[in-house]
Amino acid sequence: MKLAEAKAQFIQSWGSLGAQWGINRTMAQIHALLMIMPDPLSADDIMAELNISRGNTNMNVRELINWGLVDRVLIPGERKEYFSAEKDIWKVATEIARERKRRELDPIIKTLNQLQEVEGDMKDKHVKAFRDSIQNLNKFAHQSDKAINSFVKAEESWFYGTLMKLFK
Amino acid sequence: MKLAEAKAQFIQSWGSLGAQWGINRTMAQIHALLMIMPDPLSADDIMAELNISRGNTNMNVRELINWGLVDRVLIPGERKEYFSAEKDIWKVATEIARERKRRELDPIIKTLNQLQEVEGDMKDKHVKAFRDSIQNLNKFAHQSDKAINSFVKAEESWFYGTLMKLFK
DNA sequence: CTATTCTTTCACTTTCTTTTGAAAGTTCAA
DNA sequence: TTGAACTTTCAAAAGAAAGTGAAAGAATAG
Repeated sequence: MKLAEAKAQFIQSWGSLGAQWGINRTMAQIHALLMIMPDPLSADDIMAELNISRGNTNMNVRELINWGLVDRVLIPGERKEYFSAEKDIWKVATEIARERKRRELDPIIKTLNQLQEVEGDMKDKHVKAFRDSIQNLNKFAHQSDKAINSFVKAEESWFYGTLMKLFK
Repeated sequence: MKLAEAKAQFIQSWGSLGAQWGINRTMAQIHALLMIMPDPLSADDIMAELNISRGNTNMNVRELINWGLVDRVLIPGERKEYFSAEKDIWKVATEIARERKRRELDPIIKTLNQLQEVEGDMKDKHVKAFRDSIQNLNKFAHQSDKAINSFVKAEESWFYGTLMKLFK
């Protein structure tokens, strides 16, 4: 397989993977592109490679920066901004975990806590079923929270970081 | 908070959580509804509770059954089909993990394996960057695969199952 | 200061997903 | 075999999400 072909296939696969994860396709594609390029790219490079508009490029690059997956790079003597992606996939995974936890798990925990305060007689089986479900979910959510925190911290701390390297 | 209100809020939260996960909102809502109901519901019950059409109900219930998250329940002497959801959230989590692995991770591993065979001179930095990225991703994908398998198996095997209960 | 180069915004368009509901299909008791 | 009760399908409509590109906004070199 030729490089150009392989690149195209990788970008398209990564794109559809992103789509299944509620991440928009273009955003995932830009990320894929930046991951496999040895040097940073400008907005124009990205537009040209992926055949997308300037506005779209800008929006999605900005979003990737918010996620902490892409960095702005300034090349001395150049007016343009360039962009590069984190290439260590473990870092990518922890960034994503951190971000999704913040956006999804934290709010659901908040909601579940509120919902535990539902009024009603525990002898009513509807009330009982509801409370039981919420309580289980809440317990599970807290476990997940802990698990994700350990995973995210593993990268950051020297000790776990070193330990992790054994697995990579 | 009254039960009806709490129920409505839970269903709507679970629905938007699902949406962020690339699962369609109605499907997540039906799942939420069935989780908190003490007894199985019929298609008509679901339609009435969520204000959705018959077709929509049918499609999404079927999909939930495919995922293994909902079961058809036959009530003796009744013509209608009833539906109930798995209420043990750990089982739900492992079912989802299993299903997503099958749909997402397995194909990406297949693709990555193919892409490793890209031709080209390793002295070309584009080729080198590409191969390095793919190799890292592949390593990561295999690690994830193992991790998910252990998680999924934990529920199934008696030994891990018992161990897991300590955490619940 | 101002011309140039680059970035951001946003109203509009296009594309993709979901939902609807009527019609067709199935099942089964009588 | 009939018809009542229930389920499934599917084409069309509605709705949501993503993408475009021109115009406005910044930043900087000269």
